[in-house]
Amino acid sequence: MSKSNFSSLSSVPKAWPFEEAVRLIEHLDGKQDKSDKPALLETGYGPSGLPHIGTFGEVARTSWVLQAYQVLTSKQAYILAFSDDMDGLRKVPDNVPNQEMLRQHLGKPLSRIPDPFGTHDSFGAHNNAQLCSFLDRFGFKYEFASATDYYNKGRFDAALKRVLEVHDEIVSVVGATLREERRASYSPILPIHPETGIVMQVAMDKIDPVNGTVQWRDENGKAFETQVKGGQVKLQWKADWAMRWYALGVDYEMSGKDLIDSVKLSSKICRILGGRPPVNLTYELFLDDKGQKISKSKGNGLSIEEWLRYAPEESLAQYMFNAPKRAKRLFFDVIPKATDEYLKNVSDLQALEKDITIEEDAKKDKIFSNPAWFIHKQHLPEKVGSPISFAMLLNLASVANAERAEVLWGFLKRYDAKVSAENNPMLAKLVDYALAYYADFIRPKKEYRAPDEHEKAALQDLAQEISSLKNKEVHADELQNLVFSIGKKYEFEPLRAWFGCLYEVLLGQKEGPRFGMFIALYGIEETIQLINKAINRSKT
RNA sequence: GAGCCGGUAGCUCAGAUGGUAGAGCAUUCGACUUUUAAUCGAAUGGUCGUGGGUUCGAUUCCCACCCGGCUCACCA
Repeated sequence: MSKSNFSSLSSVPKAWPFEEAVRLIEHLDGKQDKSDKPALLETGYGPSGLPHIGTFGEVARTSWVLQAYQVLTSKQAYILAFSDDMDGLRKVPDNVPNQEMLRQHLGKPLSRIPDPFGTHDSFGAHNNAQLCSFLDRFGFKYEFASATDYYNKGRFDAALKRVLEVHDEIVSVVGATLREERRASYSPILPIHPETGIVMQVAMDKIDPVNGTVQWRDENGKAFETQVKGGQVKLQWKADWAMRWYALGVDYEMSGKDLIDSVKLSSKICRILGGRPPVNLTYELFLDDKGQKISKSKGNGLSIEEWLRYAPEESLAQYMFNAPKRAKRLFFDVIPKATDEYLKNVSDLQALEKDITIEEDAKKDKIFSNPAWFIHKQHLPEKVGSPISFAMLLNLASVANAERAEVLWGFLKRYDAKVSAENNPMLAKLVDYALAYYADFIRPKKEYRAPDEHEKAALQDLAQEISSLKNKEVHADELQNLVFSIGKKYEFEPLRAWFGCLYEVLLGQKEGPRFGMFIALYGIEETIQLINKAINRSKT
C-alpha cells in the first residue's frame, strides 16, 4: 500500500508495531466485507493456567500494534481477550485447593466445575476473573469473551453448522497431522455428554448439517444424537480457533513459536470454512537462564510477581517491547538492564518532545519509534523517569550494604541534594526495588572473610570507640578520623590494608564507601552489630 | 524429520533501507577523596560465522554452506 495513505506521516515509523499495523491494514484492505467494522485483534488464553508473564507480553504487544494501527488510520479497533473456559479439565492443577473435589470433575468443561476457591460460580469463572483483574491491573484496554458464554448464547451456531458441512474435509486435513490411532477417533466436534457432562473425544457416526446434529456413542456403547447449537458441543481446539476466526472475523492474533504448526493448520481450517485467517505474528519463546523454554508446569524462569518485586512494570513492558521475534532469556539478570533501558527511553522522549530544532516529520518518526511512547500509551505522565539509573542504585546498595531506604537516600542526597521522593516518585520506587534486588541477589553472593587476631582486636576497639559516641551528635568526619586513628594505632601497613579489612570482613567486598560516612548513614548501633557478627564468624 | 531464531570487542548485546562499526560490563590510566568506593574523564580492544554473487564499494542486499540454540511432531 502506498505510504501516502497514512495520516500525516510521510513514512511508516520503523518500530515493529508499525510494521505489524501495516500488515493489518493490508489484510483489512483485502477483505470482502468493506463495512467499517472495527479491526478485531484477539488474544487467547489457555483455561486452566493462571495469567503469567507470557500473557502480559502477548496483551502488551497486541496493544502496541493496535496503538500503531490507530495512529496510522485513526480507525476503530479493539482487543478481544478470549478465554477458552469450556475446555475440559485434563489434569488437576497442584497449586489449587480441593484437589479431591476437582478429581471428580475431570473431563468436564471448566465452566461446569465448582470453583475450588469457593469464590465464583465455577472454576472457569474464577480463572476468568483472575485474568481480568490481571489485565486491569496493568491498564490494558480489552473486551473480555468467555467461550462458554459465546457457545451458550448461540454466537457460534451458524459457524458450527458450517463446520458440519465441511466436517469430512476438516477431518482429512487434521487427520494428516495425527498418528494413526488418533486419526480413527478424530472429529472437530466434541459433544458434551448429556449425562456425565464430560467433553467427549469420539468419532462421529453421522453428521447431519441440515438438522445441525451429530450422532455418536460413548465408551459404554450408548448412542446419542446431539444438537451442535447452544453449547451442547464444543470444538477441538485447533478447529475451535479456526471457527472463532471465521465466526468473529478476527483480523490479527499473535502466538508463540510453539504454535507455528497449529496456526498453519487452523488457517487451513479457517479457509475451508470460507473465512480468511487473521494476520499472525509468531513471537519467540522466553527462555530461562539455561536456555530452556519457560513453562508454567516446570516453574522455571521468572514469574511476573517476581519481576515486579524488583522493578516497575514499565521495565517489564520495555523487555517485552524489544524484538519479539528474537529468543530472549528471562531471568533475574535482565531486570536491571530492562529498567535502565526504559529510563533512557523516557528521558530521550522527554528531550525529543521539547526539541524545537528538529524537523516535524523526523520528530514524529523518532517519537513513534520510542518504546516509552508505546509503554505510556502515547502520553508521558508528569514526573516519570529517574535522574539516577537503576544500575547505579544497585551499586550503591551493594557498596553501602544498604538494608534500609534511608541509607540509600543518604548517599543519594550527597550525590545530588535536589533529589527527593516527592520530586522523583520513580526514583523512590527504584530505591525500594534496588534494596530488594540487592538483598536477594547480590548480598547472598558476597564472601565475608574472617578477621585474623590482629584485625579482630582493631575491630573490637573500633566497636568500643564508636559505642561511646552513641546518642551523640556525630559528624561523618569525626567518625572518619576515628576509623583512621584506629588504623594508625594498630599499625596497619600500608594503611589501606585496614580499610580493605573493613570492606572484606564487614561488607564482604573488596571495596567500599568512605567508612566514616558509612557508619554515619548505616547507624552506629548497626555497625557495632556488624562488627560483632564478623568477630563471631571468626570463632567458628 | 519439519520449522523458528541467532552467530558483531574478553562477556552481554545494539546497529547500519550498502560507504571499512557502537553501548554496558570487564581491563588499563587519570580526576575527585587524609586510604578505599560510587561518580566523572580517557585509553585499549573487532579481517561484523565461512565461501560465492550483485556493486565503484558489503559486515549491511542475494545465494549456498558451517556452527549454536530452541520449538513442534500426544494434549492444549
